[in-house]
Amino acid sequence: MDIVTAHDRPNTVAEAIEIQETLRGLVDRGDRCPQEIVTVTGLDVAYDEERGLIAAAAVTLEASGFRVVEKRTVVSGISFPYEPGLFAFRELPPLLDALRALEHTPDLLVCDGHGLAHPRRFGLACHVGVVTGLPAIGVGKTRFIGEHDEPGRERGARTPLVDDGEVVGAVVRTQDGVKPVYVSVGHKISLDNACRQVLRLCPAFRQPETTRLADRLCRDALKESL
DNA sequence: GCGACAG
DNA sequence: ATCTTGTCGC
Repeated sequence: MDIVTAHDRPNTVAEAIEIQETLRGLVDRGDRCPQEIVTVTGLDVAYDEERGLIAAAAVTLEASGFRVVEKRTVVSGISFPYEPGLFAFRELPPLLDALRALEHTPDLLVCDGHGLAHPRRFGLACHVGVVTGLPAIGVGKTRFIGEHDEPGRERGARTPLVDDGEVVGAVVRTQDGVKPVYVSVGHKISLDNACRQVLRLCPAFRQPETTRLADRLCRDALKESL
């Protein structure tokens, strides 16, 4: 797929924050998602701090049936240190390389990290969405910011994630009794629709099928690069 | 000043 | 993220 927008490569933390403050205004919180999502692409990365390598994976699935349509992985050098709130600058370069390698443009992107549920309302999912111009959802495994009540134990139960008086996401139980995931808007999709999509993508496990597949792929790519 | 802190 | 054994539960 084509990615027109160039991704900024900051050299300092201050520079990275400045970029986020600028790009945050480009996030589209409206529901621009196609009524019928046909394909969904999952994104994830794996690290090898020892060798300073990062592997990224982009895997596209049919929304109904979860059949794998396309998959790409890329291994490159780590270019930015881990900094809470700024890891989009670590993961975005390889993720975009993987996305660019895809032949077809998907209807939706699912990231393993937060979107608006971020200190400056511009987490990885927002960054990915803005740069690609595609609808994007952030699905985090742990809380980053915000407060929330515990959702009911049944699959589908959800409670709002609130930060500074603003609803920045939802805490969603994707399977009965499992630890909930943190869903937030990345770009061009409403929180409600994002939750619906995430639940649809979690037919049997806590995490979306897209994320599970991408996780395996980039992990394998890292091993095979030995 | 003291914790907390996505992956 | 990654390092890691056994172990509780279905």
